[in-house]
Amino acid sequence: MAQSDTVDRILDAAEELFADRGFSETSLRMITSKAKVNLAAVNYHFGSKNALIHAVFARFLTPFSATLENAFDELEARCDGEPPTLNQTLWALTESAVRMPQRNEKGISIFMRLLGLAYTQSQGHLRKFLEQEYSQPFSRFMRLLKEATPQLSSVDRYWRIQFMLGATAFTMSSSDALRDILQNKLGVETTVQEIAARLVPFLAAGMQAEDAMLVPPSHKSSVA
Amino acid sequence: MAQSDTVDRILDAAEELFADRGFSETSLRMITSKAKVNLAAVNYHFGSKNALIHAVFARFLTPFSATLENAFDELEARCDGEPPTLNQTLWALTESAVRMPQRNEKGISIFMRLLGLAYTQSQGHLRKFLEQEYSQPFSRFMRLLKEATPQLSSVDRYWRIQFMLGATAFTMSSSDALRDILQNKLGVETTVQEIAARLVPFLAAGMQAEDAMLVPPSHKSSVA
DNA sequence: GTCTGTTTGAAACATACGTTTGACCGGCAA
DNA sequence: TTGCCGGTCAAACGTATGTTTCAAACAGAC
Repeated sequence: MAQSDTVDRILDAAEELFADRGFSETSLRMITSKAKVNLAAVNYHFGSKNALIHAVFARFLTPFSATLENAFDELEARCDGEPPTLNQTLWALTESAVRMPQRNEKGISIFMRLLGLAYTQSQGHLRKFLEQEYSQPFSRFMRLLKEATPQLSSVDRYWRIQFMLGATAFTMSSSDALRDILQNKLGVETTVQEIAARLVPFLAAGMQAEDAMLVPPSHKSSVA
Repeated sequence: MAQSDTVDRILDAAEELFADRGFSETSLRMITSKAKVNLAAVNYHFGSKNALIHAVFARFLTPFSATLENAFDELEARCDGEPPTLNQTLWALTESAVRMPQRNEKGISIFMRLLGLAYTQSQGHLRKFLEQEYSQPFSRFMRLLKEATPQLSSVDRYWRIQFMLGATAFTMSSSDALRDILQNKLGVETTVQEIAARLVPFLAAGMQAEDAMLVPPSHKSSVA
């Protein structure tokens, strides 16, 4: 199941519990009892609960950001000077995520949910930590998005990126539950890869939508 | 500023603090001291912290769902048998939200953030409460979406609705922070109405995107 | 084997939480 | 006045939290 090493057992338990219940709602005692280690081990090995949260993120995010940088390198090399298209950029990201070595079958969805929590559950220290540690691949992704959508104003692009992040984080964070519902209602099986394959066209279409109208349409109009 | 009635003062303070910090991170002592009422007043008037959370939602959601039902009635009457378009349906929703009478200038964004938190911060009791109390307008919205996108398969529509919910809940749940970032980086002021006006075309375009490709594009292809 | 630094263990610490209690106040009906 | 009753208040309750303590167990080097 897991390594018998205390540090990893704590990280495994914390990762799963945080994803299930959020950060504040998960106590160190839940974590240590699930990990079958002593309560004091968390503060001994990590220093504090906040530092444990950082470590949970770092364990996934550090190798992921390396993989992502490689994918971007390869993409830009293939494009040979031309800026990569929006589709190519989005696929580079999703493939990097999907192809990360998983600790277990829930690997991706757990981490997507954690990322979503990090964004919504506004833990100041976490936001600061992520910005400090992983600003480089994030900025690079932003630059690629900018070059792939030169027709958008900065403000439009900014908001549409937030919409993309939202759709992605939200969907992935609850993908287990959503897959179950679909299975029960329509009898359809779905993999994370298939969700991603449906998500990317949705995002690309949204990003490339006609100019946002800043006023609601008149009550009589009806755009197809 | 506010009514000097204890119940309303508690609701006002709780609403704002919940939106700023989340539910678990907001203590009754913070609420009562901000509201300048005695600590015991919350349990006296509402019974428990969870019941207070429900009351905060009910104060906004009950009139909103009435407004929304009216907007849907009016929309369907205008369409005279024809199913309303996707744009019309989405605008009926956002206009109902934007036009709700506001307690103060932060009214909408506070409540959008609360709705986002309700969805992401999976408090079991809250989910249950909202489903029990407000299932009718929700189901109606779903039916309108279905009739507005007959070209989609049930599975595609299901996932794309999740993507829309995600983009909306996520954006609105952090809209204050996002607005601040935009203000600092680009010096642009943004209202919730403007965010909604940018969000709706994004969602509509995503919903109406061409068929999802179920396989990533080959490494050489490059779709515009 | 003995020493040394690291890791675990059970217990306690101080603090914060949601909730409850019982005294107290003010208006109103009898 | 008297008695009541909805509301407020300070104080306490029991519990759970993150963190610290210090002794015991362990591992590796000499």
